[in-house]
Amino acid sequence: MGTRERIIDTANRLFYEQGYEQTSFASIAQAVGISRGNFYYHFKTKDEILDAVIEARLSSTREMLTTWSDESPDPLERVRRFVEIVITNQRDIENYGCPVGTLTNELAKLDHPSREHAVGVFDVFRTWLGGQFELLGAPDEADALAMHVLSFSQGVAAVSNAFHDRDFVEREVARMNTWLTEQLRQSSSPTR
Amino acid sequence: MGTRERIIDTANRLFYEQGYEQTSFASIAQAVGISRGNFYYHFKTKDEILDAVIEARLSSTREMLTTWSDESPDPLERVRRFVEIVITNQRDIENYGCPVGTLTNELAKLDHPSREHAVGVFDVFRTWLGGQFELLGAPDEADALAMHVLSFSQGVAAVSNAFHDRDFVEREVARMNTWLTEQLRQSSSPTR
DNA sequence: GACTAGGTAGGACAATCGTCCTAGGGCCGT
DNA sequence: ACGGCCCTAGGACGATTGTCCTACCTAGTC
Repeated sequence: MGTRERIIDTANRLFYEQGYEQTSFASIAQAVGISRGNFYYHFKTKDEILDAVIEARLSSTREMLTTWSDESPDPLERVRRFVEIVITNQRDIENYGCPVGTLTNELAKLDHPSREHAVGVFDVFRTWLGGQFELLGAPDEADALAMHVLSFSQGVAAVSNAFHDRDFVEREVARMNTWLTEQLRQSSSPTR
Repeated sequence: MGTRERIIDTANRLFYEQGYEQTSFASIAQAVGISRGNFYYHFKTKDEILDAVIEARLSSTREMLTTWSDESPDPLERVRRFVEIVITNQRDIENYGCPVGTLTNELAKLDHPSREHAVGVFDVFRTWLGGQFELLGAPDEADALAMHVLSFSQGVAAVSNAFHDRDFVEREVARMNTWLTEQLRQSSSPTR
């Protein structure tokens, strides 16, 4: 793996664990094991690294969702897999929160020009989730359902980060899974 | 209002709008209209201001909830009032997110000793919401319901901050309000 | 063996950070 | 009029920030 990729990879992790503003050039360079001068050869400004990290998150997210689509034939199973992210990544979320939500919010507070770029990761999830709900026979409310699931994951991540309560996370996931079942029962077979 | 109170008030606002780490001594002093030296007379370290701000948030939150309890005789109405915070404070949330959740998460990323202190604000809401659900005849699941409502508000705040979508917020509030109604119908009158 | 180009190292730069110190201003009781 | 005390102003401090510059090293080509 080339130096540039190693920088992006390390910055990605540090931005998540410490926040963007709190992570300095020096700390990234030290973590990668290169000098600050070499660093400057690859990225001129901190914003350049940020955009590269966001781009990396965008493509890795798209790749993950494509894998999910390949592995699970049932759209409902795919959505459940998204819902259960808060369990899969429980340890990281307890320590650092949701990578997407926390970065987006930090950039909003900084009034940073790359905020919308970061929101793009949310958009990838939103579009993908909406696609699943369309496949499940709810074309009219697909986007609204996608937003609701997105909101669920953000809420659970924030509360999990605050309280470190694993029972809470599992309760909420179970609640969301039963909600999904009955929601789609209503949508796909309109009884009225 | 004395200088100390004005400092806390300004720091409270700036911590919310810009984040704790990003807000400097100098910027607070400038916003208050005093010199940095005078600042140091009132607060020795930045952590001292943070703790004072958290303490102010704790007491103002408690005061708000007490007012709600006084104004609304029906516990369900009180909970709805909490749910609708995401509409009441819509503009701020779109720009800066939830004050409680974003500060807690930032302190978590900084591994800051005052993180648990900040979580205390969550605890105030949690306990109050739990109390309302107990009054509504759901003693066993009161805390779980409180956590669920807390999670709702965090999720809506995060997504609202990312997308600035007011229709989404109103949809989610409506959804939560109907959920509250049917949830309590089940709890208070067990049909089985 | 000379030359070029991509990559690396280390330090300089001004600005800003949190922290701390000292001098002075304004009001008090006497 | 005077001494004492709460409050304020302004600057000094070492460290760190993002940014930038220059010298060097190594590999490959003629």
